[in-house]
Amino acid sequence: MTTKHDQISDELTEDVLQGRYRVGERLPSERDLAVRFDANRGAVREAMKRLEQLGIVDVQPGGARVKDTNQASLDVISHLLSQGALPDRHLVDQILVVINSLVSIAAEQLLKARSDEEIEKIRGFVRAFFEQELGKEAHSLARIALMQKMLQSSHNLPLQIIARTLFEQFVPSMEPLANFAQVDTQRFAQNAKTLDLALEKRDLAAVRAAFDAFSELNRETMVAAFDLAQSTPGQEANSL
Amino acid sequence: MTTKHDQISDELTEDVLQGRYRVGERLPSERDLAVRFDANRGAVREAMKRLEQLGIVDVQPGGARVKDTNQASLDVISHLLSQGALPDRHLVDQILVVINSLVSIAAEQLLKARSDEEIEKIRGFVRAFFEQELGKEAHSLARIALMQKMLQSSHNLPLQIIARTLFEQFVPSMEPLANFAQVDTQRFAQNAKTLDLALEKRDLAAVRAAFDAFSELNRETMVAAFDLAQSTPGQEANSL
DNA sequence: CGTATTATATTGGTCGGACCACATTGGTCT
DNA sequence: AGACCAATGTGGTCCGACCAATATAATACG
Repeated sequence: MTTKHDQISDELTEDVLQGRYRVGERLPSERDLAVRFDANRGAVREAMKRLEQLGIVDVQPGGARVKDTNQASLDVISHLLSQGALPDRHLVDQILVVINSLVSIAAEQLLKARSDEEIEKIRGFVRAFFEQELGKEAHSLARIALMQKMLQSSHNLPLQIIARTLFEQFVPSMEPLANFAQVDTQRFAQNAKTLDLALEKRDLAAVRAAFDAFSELNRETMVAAFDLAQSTPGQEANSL
Repeated sequence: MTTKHDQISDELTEDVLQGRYRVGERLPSERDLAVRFDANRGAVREAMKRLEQLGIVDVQPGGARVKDTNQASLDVISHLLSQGALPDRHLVDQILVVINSLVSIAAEQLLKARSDEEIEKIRGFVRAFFEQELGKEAHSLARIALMQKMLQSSHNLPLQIIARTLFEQFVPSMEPLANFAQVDTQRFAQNAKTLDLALEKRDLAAVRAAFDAFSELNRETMVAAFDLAQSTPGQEANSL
């Protein structure tokens, strides 16, 4: 069972993110919230701590006030994604853009580090896309694995943290779309070959271009799955 | 005055980040910590909530255990930066790489959106670097302003959040270095011209290249200032 | 002797009530 | 109407207590 203050913070977070309080407006007092949630004030207090660290409220003596969404912490993403039956399409697209770019940066750092060993390791993951016939599920896992290994190899802590944070929030929200994904393994294989070659030559620009193409294909795939899911009668809107 | 649980969480955060507890090791119990900090358990509890959301400990019935740093939240950066007299050089460099890349992504998004109005707005900030003679301080502000406007224009929420989060943690840590910065306004002006031209032509590749050059110069400047500060006898090591 | 299996102590999660300092609010006085 | 001030509300902190889950020590078993 989830803890009580987690339930409270989740509910309050949704209230705020849904815009049920205007920006700058005061939330009910901790005592009132305690009554509403049938909880002790301490529990409410811990829940508020979470909202505060999510960057969506500012709590001070005198009251807790709602902040603007673009002042929030990265962790709000998951909450923004889980609003409604399906995640917001624009947000999904924006996240994909960012993730792809981050991995691209990682690739760049990888090349600049000039570690033959690690480059070869990455190439191993790239080759998986054209050396073997991958099933739908395996293909999906391979894509994620490549990204993660790439990020690891960047040896850039902030980059890793950002990417992991985005990933952890994004992947679960995409699971309901898994059934709708139609991966063009041929094109992926093609792109992978180009990428592999670029890696072999240590050609930064080529790697960048190849990886961008690879990422773009990945993004297209997900967006297509998303659109398909959206136009398909509900059957399984929520995933709980 | 800062609140008590903030003091506690700061101190505990430093303990953990400094590696005074091994990964997986249990922290002292909340009751013990309450004694150590001469505080009530509730206050300690709120402090622990912070550590938990920083992603550096995992608290469960039975005890709170230290997690690995690369599982942390983006917000640890500021704590990592404030360790020691001067921030870690590698970390600073990594952050600069990421920030520059993020702004570059923003620029890309800006061009793809094809909003003449906003592109012109950005060009205004770019032109500031070669249309006027900027003092040291004004130049610094102009650089920051350009980045922020660029990010705004991307209309990408996750991107904005990430960049702002990094910025807010990074900028304060760099203030002690302000005196050591030596900006080559000439080269900045040169790069700005190139960038402005690329923006005018809506040439994505050119914008990317120009902006990367601009960013690289920016990064060099800061790293140089950093190295200079490090080799200079202390005078003002800490900034409190 | 080493390994399951209990019992016990410890730990976090929650509760209720209480006090303080500060912010807000509303009323009073000018 | 504006400045001032008291009453009220709010978050920050404290105390002591209970429960359920976990960890640890003691025990029984093979």
